Amino acid sequence: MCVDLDYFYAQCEEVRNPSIKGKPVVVCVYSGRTEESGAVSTSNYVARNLGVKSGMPIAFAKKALSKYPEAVFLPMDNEYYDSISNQIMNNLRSKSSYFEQSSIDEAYLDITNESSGDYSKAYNLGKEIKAEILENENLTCSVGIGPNKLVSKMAVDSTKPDGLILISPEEVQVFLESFPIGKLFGIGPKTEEKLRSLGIETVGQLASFDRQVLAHHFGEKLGPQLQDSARGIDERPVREREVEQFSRIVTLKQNANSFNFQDVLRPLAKDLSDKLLAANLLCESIGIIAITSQLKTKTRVRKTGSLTSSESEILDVASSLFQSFFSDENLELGGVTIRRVGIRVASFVKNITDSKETNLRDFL
DNA sequence: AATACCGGCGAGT
DNA sequence: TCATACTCGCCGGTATT
Repeated sequence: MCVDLDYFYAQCEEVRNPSIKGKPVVVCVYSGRTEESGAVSTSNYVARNLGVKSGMPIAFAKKALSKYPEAVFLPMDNEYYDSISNQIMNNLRSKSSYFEQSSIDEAYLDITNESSGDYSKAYNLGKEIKAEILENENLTCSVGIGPNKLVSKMAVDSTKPDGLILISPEEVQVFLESFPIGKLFGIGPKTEEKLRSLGIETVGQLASFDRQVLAHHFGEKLGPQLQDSARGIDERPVREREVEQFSRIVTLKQNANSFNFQDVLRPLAKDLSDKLLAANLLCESIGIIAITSQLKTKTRVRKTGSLTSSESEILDVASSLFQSFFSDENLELGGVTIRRVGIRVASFVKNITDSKETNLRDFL
């Protein structure tokens, strides 16, 4: 079962302030560059039907809604969305023995045991979950049920918003085959173009295409995996996975070919350090992210050799990486202008140094 | 020749 | 012109063993 909270951030805002229901609601990430610069995070269906889509520049959304003075533009309130998400996810987690939260507003439940493999029982459980989320949080969601994650995800996407749909194993082929190729989960604009150039336009055509040719064009892993998806085959287990990395990134006030490392990077390093401490983790890999004025992403990483969660160490490594990044880029003729910069930490190890290991040390 | 690491890219919310 | 902030996964190249 895939549970997907409908137009999540915008719906949270409707719950907080019901008077905006029925108006176009646009939740924005303001970059701080100018008054209005930034991107649309999400919007409610009223706004979507007027052409406002996730990822579009805020200025475009304003233009699209210029005839609707009642339109509401709101900044993201992550803490608020997190708290609602956590409430719901903790409840969902208790519903099945195997649970996986795949994003702030989406989760998979392997309810094979709970339903004894009976799809009609699964369907009823879906109904209950929808009713419960509505009751507890006053939020609508959509539920897709199928034999695996891929099918449940395709199912839920097809029924949004406020939907409930069941695709039984016998129905999978017919359900999937007529989708245009770009609608298959995992196929974005680039892959869609490549597939179309091979004459593949529907999921059904991908399902019966020459597997070797796909492997040749997309790689030995990705090619077969794309075809498996098209065939409704997906063996990925429903399991909560450990977070493997996290990052913080900001937009610079203006594009530049350098910036003040201390001022810009320290808050990022602090956030990452706080998060590592809160999760009781140490990282042994620190990296930087630079997004150029042409919106190309460039990265550098350093395996530090030591385990750390310290703000100053993260800051030092990141600064040093940016230093060499800019000198690298200068060698390659002219250098680059940078729009956004960030820091990433990865390669985590659980920190046993403070609580448990004190005992161990005492013991030794 | 296998494995590790790096940087880029693609996809998703 | 207008273009956020994340996370995860794969690919291909190069370095290491």
